[in-house]
Amino acid sequence: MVDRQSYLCQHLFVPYHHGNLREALIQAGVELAEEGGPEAVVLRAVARRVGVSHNAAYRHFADHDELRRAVSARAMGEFGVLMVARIASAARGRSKAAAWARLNASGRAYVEFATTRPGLFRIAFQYSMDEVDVDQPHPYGQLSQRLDELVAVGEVPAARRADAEIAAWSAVHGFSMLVLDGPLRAASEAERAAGLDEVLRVVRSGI
Amino acid sequence: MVDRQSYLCQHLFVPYHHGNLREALIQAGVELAEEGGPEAVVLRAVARRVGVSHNAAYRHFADHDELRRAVSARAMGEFGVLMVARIASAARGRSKAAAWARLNASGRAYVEFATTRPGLFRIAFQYSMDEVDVDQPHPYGQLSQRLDELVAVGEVPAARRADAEIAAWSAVHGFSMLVLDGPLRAASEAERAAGLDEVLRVVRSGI
DNA sequence: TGTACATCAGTGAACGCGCGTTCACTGATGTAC
DNA sequence: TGTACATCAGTGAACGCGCGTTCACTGATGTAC
Repeated sequence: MVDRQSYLCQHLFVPYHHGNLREALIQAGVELAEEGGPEAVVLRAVARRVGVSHNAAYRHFADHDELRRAVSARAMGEFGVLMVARIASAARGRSKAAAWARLNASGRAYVEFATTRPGLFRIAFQYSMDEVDVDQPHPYGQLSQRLDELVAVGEVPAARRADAEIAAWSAVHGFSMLVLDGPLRAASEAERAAGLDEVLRVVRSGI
Repeated sequence: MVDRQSYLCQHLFVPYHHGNLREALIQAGVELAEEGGPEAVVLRAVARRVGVSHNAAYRHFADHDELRRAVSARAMGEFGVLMVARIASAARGRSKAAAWARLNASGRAYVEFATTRPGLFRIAFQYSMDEVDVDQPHPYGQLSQRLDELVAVGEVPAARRADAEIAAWSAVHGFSMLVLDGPLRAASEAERAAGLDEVLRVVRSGI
């Protein structure tokens, strides 16, 4: 269940009083962020989309900023959900190969989320990690677990773990940004794929 | 010479007619971006800072967007200038060690610019690479030349050059973003330095 | 089960703000004679 | 060298806009009796 009776439940009229307006507003904010980036998450626009007067939002959020933070947290949550799904379907088991496959999958999922849902990716990072959806997997946590596995399996020296995490993350985050805003924006799908392969190869050989 | 007689040349009154207002506006835009990020580069605020009526800007820029693009190009130019300076003072000569030292220096300069002048870093990337200050060194170009050197010196296989460039850039760009917006925001100077060392080490060993 | 009432989620009008942009203007500059 | 004038860089007032926020309100909900 997502909203004010599923946010006018795709045109079912719900006249009054909490079909869970808070959820509906967050969901609408997520959609606006996807369509127009973080700046599009405007209090009045969010209320408009749900079909509610803009003051209604003040029953559920102290102000505009609180609403944006809630949307940011939700975006981070969806990011985490995608990563978990991709990792789960990549490999099972405790073999070295499986651990590497899962690290690779998490890197690819990272780039996938950034490039297919750039508005959410941006707003998720706008409030850094301040706001987090409790009980939802966090992308950072997922990456961190992959490195724990690699240490457990003897593929990464424990002493190097912390820095390896930073290096791995830098690489996939940077690659994502280069595709979104940088010189890879104009690159073909094939070029991007090759670039990502190389980035992952460098990370693997380096850590 | 930077502006409308050096933008009211630090309080010297220049009453009328071009002390190079265009330059003054760009310079003021750069300062605003440094202080408040890309969103702070507001047409009226820029004119206000120069001490000129806001309509005056329309003599030099078609609209707000053109002004912002000019500021973005200037920011990219200053980014390039810093990189050139750091590379030049890192190492000379055609040895393998010197080529690596220059690549390292360009990576460090990249992170230095991003973290010490985040507002400029952000606005530079906001307009991607569309706008470029002609005759000013471009950060991408600098990195590219470092890889050319490494190929020339036999340290990087020519076939791997293009992808190596992407990997190197992803790493330093991502690390910068992690420091600005990510989990390294709260890290100490020492932790950041260690992280950057590791990132550069991974890049070097990977390419 | 039926009524009285407190609660509180939503409404609609209004506010003040800063923005980008347009308009008719003014007056300094620099050229032609 | 001195004057007449076209140019055009800058002014100041005004516009319409969407924004965040506040206000007094309304009316559905759910509880107490």
